[in-house]
Amino acid sequence: MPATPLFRRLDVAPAYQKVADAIEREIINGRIKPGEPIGTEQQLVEQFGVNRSTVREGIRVLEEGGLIRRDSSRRLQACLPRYNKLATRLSRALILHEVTFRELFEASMTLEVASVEGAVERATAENIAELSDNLARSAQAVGNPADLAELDQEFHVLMAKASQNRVLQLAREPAAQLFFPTTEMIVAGVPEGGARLVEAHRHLLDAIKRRDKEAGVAWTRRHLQDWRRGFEKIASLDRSVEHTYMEHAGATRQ
Amino acid sequence: MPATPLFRRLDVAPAYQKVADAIEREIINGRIKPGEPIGTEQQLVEQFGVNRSTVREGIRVLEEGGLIRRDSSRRLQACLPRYNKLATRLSRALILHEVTFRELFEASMTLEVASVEGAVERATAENIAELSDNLARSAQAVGNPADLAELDQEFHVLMAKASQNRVLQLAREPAAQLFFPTTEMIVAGVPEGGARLVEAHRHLLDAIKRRDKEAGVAWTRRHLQDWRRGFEKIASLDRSVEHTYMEHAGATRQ
DNA sequence: TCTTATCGGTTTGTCCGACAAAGCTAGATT
DNA sequence: AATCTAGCTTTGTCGGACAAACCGATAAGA
Repeated sequence: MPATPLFRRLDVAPAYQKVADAIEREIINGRIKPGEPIGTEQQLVEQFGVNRSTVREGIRVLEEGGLIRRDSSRRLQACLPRYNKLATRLSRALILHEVTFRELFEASMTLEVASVEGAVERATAENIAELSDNLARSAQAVGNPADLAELDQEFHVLMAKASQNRVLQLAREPAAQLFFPTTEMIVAGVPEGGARLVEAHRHLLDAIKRRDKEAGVAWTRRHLQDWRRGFEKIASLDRSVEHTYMEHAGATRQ
Repeated sequence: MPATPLFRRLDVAPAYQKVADAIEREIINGRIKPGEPIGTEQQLVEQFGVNRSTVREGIRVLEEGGLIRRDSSRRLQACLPRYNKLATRLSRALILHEVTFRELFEASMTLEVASVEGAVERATAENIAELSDNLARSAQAVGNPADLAELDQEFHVLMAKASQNRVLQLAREPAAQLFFPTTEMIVAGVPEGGARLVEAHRHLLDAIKRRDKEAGVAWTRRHLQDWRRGFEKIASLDRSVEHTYMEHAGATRQ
């Protein structure tokens, strides 16, 4: 082999991938801003000089990656990847990797505590208003496990948002999505479960309002321990998420 | 509106999406296991009764989602989504959302501390061997910022792996990927930076070996604070990751 | 005048057929 | 038996085609 190679590596990616990469590059480095149109398929065909089928395959890749979407009239435009769309993929990956609820619980304990700490420090009046609104609706829904589970999910999303830390928001989302269906099972199966949940949220919101970090952390811990106790009444922490959901069918809507 | 609607919602997803959904369903619920072949495009054409172009668009969606891949001979097979492929997408999303290094730092502090706690509790002999190996190589690379940054990244991945918590492993990855390029900048710019980094890793590994959680947590904090001090010498914590990388070009290889 | 209906022109989603390149298979050759 | 070769398969790409949905603007009606 010569010291200085005569040739550089050839770039031999399939054309559809190059199309996707080219568009991605423009979005990532900001030359195309979120919301701006990408152009029609025909225009892309002309610009890249490839067939429309090829362009379309490239578009599918970007669309799935969340970098572009089609607006109401199906025209292509750049967009900010939505956290919970990406998180859905991750949640799926976690299921396929057969993670256990114990892993989920441990990680969530860390993430939710961090989230509440941030919220206590930095929640805005608007954040607090959103949380209050959620709490009011939750109080109404105590008797309805499905609704309450959804409101619980929303409460924790709002708390992460109140932390003003988007990295944290994103990091907690996959685990939270896997938690969600179990909350319904637990609230439905454990008497007083709903009331305890709302009670915990009330104290959490209160701690955020009073900027009382210690109380916030304590109630988060209690809230999650509650979940854990409830969960252990109906399933094992050490079984995989996948198997548990399989057995409690019907919890897998989308 | 009648009490019981006469008609059910129409299912009006495009065909390529239905193809992707159908295959995804089979993989998620385990009827197709990771590694198993999906079949050729022609077979899918026959099974779904749609055109090959349509099948191919569906395949692109799944491929980008990490649920299927093409093996050495380009045949389709189901696969376990790789964490760091998914994390790459999340990192990209974080960049587009213009997160700041402050957010990154705060979230990483939480995640790395949790990771080391898990490692102290549950690291296996093999985990420790991997970490030792990494440490030895790092000691060799003290003078080489690029290599050392890569080894640092690997060290933290190995520590997360040693925590035996896959949810945590996945949750920390996106933030870690954004950290990585800065480590090189810091080690290159701060004298003694490399030595301090290796020193911190040595103490971390030691704490894991001795199952000394307190020391592990303390050294993780110190390690990250070191990063932060180094970082603040060359850039501002409150600027977005995107802008910082733009200015320090060349750190964006892939 | 304001609303509604209509009618081309675009654009997307899908289909058909085709072909070169690369991989695989199995029979032919040494 | 190991190797080579020719044929078959599969993927990546291309060109063209068409129905349905959508857009914009104009014409008709209240």
